[in-house]
Amino acid sequence: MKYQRPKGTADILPDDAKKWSYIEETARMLFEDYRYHEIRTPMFESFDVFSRTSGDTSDVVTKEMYDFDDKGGRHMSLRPEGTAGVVRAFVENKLYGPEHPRPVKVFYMGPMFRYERPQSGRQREFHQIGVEAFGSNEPELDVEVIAMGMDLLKQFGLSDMRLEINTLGDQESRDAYRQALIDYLDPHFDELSDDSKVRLHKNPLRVLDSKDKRDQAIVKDAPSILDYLNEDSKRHFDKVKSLLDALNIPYVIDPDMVRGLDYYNHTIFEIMVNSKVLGDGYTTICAGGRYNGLVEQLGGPEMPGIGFGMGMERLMLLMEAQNVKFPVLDQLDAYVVGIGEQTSVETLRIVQALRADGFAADRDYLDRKPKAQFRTANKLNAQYTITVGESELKAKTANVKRMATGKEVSVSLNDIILDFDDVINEYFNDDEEID
RNA sequence: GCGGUAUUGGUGAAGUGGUUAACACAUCGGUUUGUGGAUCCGACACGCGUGGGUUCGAUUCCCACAUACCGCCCCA
Repeated sequence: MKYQRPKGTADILPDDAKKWSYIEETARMLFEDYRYHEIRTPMFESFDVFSRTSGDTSDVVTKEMYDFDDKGGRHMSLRPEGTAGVVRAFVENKLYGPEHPRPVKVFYMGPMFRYERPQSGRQREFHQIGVEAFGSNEPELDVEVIAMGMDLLKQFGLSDMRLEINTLGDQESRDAYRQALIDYLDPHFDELSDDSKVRLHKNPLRVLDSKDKRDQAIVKDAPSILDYLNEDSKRHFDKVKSLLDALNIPYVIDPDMVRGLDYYNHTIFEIMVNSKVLGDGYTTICAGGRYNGLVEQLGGPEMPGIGFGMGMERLMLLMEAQNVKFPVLDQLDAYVVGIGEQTSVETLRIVQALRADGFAADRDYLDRKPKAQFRTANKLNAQYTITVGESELKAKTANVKRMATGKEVSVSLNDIILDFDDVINEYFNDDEEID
């Protein structure tokens, strides 16, 4: 094989692309209902946009960035996630200005890139659907975003979902907790896994997330972030919980939940789905949280924000695993069969007329025999065939046949071209509808 | 970045150190030549991921590389 797609990328072929479109359209409609509007930002940004926001010690920045120097010597990176670019655009285009009603609510969907080892549902080029809302620090907005994520997954027909939430508190709470955690973990330093030894000083919260069994045993008795929240942070989180209750959205509090990206604070959440396709048990399909301070970090005013991201590849896998039906519209109304070279012009005219009239129509382009053309019409599940041969051509007629019943009638070409709907109603009206 | 498994035609796959690489599906053609979904018949890998090596000879053995999948890391 001379050329193959780059490692960790995928060709989305027409059958799959239909499913992708369905997902994208469904998401668009739902987001518009929530009054979120689409924003499109570049697929690459200055490297700093991501490194500053995600955190210099995050794995994304240290080993997963698809970065390169362009011909002008600028250090660029393909976007590894959606939020940083959106925030950059928000600041650069001054969407924080008074003429934009707050909160400013946007959504995006598109490819993201991370240089890592591909696995099921994890590729180097992958796609995310995400939302961001700026300009309100009210817990009501947190809950709207969470509810919208749940709503979306429900629209996609997923079941067996679980919402997990946690809070990282504000800076003050987080700093206090960070110190408490270090104080707790330091005496156990030698017992920690090698990974966690490194984490401890770079980003101690990550130790909580360790999959290592020994680490987990130690972490089990570690102090909880929930005990280190200051008044504001606690009030915010309590409100989020009570609002979720009010909306009858069940949730689980996971005080060990952390984030791979450093910019989060206050509410963070993950929506998980129980499925084997992405590994055992519940795995995360949608994750997000609040990131007050991020706008400022990228040079904007003080402006709170919150959002989530959802992996489309994973979503597809889950939907397929749960046998979700994709409503795919792929009906061929009429297949025009031409018999003999002389008919080719007329059949082309007919398909064009049908298409102009809003029908999905096709014909043969391989100069094949009638039998083969009918076979094709049948395979494509054409509702009708319209056959034109030499004699029909002379008589200015065509044979219209309803494939499901086999009923065939001779109709004037003019009638077909002028109004095929009429022809169907006149000759096939009493037939049973078969779709 | 580390470890494991795999790689045969459009697809699913069988198979062997040495004449013609099973079988099935799909596709195309035919079954008296202007009509579908059935049956029957026929065609369909100048080649067994790529590049080296061992050998008289390799698709089959060895090495490297590529890609896929799984685990770790991390995450969507």
